[in-house]
Amino acid sequence: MGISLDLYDCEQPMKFDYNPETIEKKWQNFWSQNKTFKTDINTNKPKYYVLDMFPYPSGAGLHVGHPEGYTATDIIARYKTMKGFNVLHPMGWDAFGLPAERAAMRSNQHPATLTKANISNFKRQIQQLGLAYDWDREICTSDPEYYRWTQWIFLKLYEKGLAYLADVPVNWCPAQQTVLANEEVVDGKYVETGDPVEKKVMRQWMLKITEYAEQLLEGLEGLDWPQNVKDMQRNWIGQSKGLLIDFKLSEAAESIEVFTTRPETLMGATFCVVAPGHAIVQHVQHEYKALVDAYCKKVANMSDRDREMAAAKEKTGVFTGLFVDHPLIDKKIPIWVADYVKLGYGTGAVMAVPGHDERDHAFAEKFELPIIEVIDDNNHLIHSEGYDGQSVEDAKQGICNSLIDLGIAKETITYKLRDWLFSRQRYWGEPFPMYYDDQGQVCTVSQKELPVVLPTIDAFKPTEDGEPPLARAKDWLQFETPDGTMTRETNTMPQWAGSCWYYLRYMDPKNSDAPFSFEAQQYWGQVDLYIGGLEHAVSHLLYSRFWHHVLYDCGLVSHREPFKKLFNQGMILAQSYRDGLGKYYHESEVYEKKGQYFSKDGDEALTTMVEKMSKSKLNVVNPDEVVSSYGADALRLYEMFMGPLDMTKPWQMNGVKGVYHFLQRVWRLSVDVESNQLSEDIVDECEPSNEWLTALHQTIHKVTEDIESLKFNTAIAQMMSFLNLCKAEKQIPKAQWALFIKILSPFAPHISEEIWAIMGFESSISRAQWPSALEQYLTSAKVSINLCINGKKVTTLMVDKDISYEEAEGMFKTNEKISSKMNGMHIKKLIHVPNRLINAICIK
RNA sequence: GCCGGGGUGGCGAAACAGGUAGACGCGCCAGAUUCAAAAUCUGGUGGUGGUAACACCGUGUCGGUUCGAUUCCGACCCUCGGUACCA
Repeated sequence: MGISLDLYDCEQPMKFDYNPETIEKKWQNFWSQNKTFKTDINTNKPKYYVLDMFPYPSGAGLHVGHPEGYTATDIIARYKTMKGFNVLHPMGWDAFGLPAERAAMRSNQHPATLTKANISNFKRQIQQLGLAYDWDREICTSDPEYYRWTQWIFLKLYEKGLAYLADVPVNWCPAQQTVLANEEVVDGKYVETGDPVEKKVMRQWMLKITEYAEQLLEGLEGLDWPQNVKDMQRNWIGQSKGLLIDFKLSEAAESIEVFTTRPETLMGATFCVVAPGHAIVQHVQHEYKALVDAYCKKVANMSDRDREMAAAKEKTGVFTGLFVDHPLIDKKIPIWVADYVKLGYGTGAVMAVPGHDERDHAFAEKFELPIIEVIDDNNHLIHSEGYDGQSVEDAKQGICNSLIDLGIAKETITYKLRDWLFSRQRYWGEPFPMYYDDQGQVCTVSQKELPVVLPTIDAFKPTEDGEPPLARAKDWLQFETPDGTMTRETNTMPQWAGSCWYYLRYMDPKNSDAPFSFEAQQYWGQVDLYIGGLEHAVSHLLYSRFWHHVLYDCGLVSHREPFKKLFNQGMILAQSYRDGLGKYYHESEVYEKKGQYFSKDGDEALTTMVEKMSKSKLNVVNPDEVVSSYGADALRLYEMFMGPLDMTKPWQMNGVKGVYHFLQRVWRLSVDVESNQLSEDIVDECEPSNEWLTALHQTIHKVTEDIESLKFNTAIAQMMSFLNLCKAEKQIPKAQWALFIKILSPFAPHISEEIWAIMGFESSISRAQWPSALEQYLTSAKVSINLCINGKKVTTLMVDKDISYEEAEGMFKTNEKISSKMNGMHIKKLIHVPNRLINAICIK
């Protein structure tokens, strides 16, 4: 044994060469044993709260897209710590959700068991990336100690009248035996499985998010969020200001109320359209009744999506036989019922102005209804008796006023936003803290009795009579009180519930008296930086803002908005390979020949695409394989080096080599690979070249700036350039080299810790102070300027900074290269852009 | 359709406030080292022409503003993401 070991050593002369596997394990253990990243309230330091959108721990594990955002926040967390901030940087699990429940149904294991296994895999994968999380603050939404407070907040919502029961048509998926959210249904199918979805009226818990529409809209103003996300939320809330106008039925006392944003087009209204199901439909008589009823019935059976798709292609509708009187002129207007008008928006009725509304226009053309233009090209009214010639603005005012004076109209604001359907007929979610008495009246579980723990049941599927799975828990379902037999709510909350407030729990995760203490909340305040994917631009970010606003109104939090700055990381794409039949091949099943890819099994030519990573496309890149070949530091570095954080970028395994190489060279420059001691070239005393010192300080400066603006790719490029420059130095002063290792450390913490230790520093580099660049090296005395003739660069010159126009002119005229290009031309005009260029306009 | 990104070498990408492209990395080529290969190191590398100095062309397309445009303006094409009759 001894002999072979010696032999081994002989064959591996560089036995202390860069070895990420050993040093990364070493430092991960060190951090966890020393609780290096543990945070507590410390009023002596400014706080900084940097948050990742916590993951849903799926069975598939992490892919290479997850660490992108995690690395970015980690760099910020480590950087801010070194800058003297008290940093909160937590991680947890959004653990309730349908996939675990479906897996449970298939394998007949408890979802909690599966979730636990998934979490431990996720945690292992995340921990091997060396992220500076305070794991003592780890939370899990499916933990009763967590969802106890989710239930508690729900009770707050209920107390404030923001939660109510309603019979609403919902997306019922027979195959899954469950109700789906709108965002889960595409083309009448469940997005996850493709199972068909139909409409079914059910009793559901709803949250009155519409009551906060105005506030949620206003709150966006002051947020440092990407413009597009704000726009998307504004669109979703969909505020529109307009007029409600009564149109009286010609032959009955009733009237219909329509909503319009363009009252100035009133004279162009040639018909009205009501949504199927509108109350006025009851007044339809005689020969029209059967047709209208049949139409309404047909539409009611369609899913929202199908209905929209169909209506977008071709307008459908039927005449009701009813007429209304035009409110201002002597004219009868027919009422039609059509599915392009929706019951849930406005009043479910519109005055159709085919001259100025595309949808109305298409409808009018199809059914040969009159089309009147009432506004000309100059934005003045025509064909509008009494208002002809007025500007749109004036006419709008005038028409509004006269309708309001007549008492048949009022100004109003409507929202596209609808109340939030908040219950699911599923097992794996938070039980509602609600029950019903024997009269069917709703009762709340008292706060002391929380949590209502999810009961254990025999199968995770609905009961035979279509009740939610929780109805299977017979012993749990009912309980006796002096007032009689009580029956618990069997719906559970949607997955969004837990993620609505998790960022608050991180502030005080162990609190057993409250979701979080007021003090903790007051100290940590808003999330200073929140990084996650764009897919949550509306849903999660709007729902959690809503809850936060409510908590604010309850006096539980001191800021109205939870997330001060938001940043969306771009998606990471990967190359996929497909044959003529559309069958996908894994990278390991293909080979490359002259830039063309072929399948190994049949030598078939394959087409390649760069697309979203997905299991079905066999192009998912697992971070584990990257870590095992190149180490976590290289993975982190590559994730950040690929390109700008917010862009979608293709994954290229070869690219990892480049950053690995960089780390290796940093290592070899720092460490004597024979002895594992500090390299002999890193010395206490020496005089580095001025170029080197300048580059060092410029690097410190650039890296600092780039971290602040989340431009990690160029920060890394700068460090690489600096390293390239180090080759020219025979010796490097230790004190200065330490500065470089410090600025590298947020990006590549393991190697930096190891080199730091080898340099003889005793405490973790994460506790070191961030260096600042010396001003004297940031400004140089010489600059290079271009000399141009007629806008074309002729030569580049190094000159003193800030030379005068006269000096520049002289320099230009005496320059040999310039003279040789003049060919008898003379200078008409000379442009001198200080420190940039001198350009002469020359003519013959 | 609408809204928002994005089109720059063989590839991922740089370029401050308009200042005269392609930083950094991958790949490729050549050399060193090696019995050889891998690894490593050194140099080169936008295209076309030329031994070369050099010349011309080059940031999706067409046009405009400017001494000067990847950057500003207008029209269009392609691509990715979001969204969907919102009255």
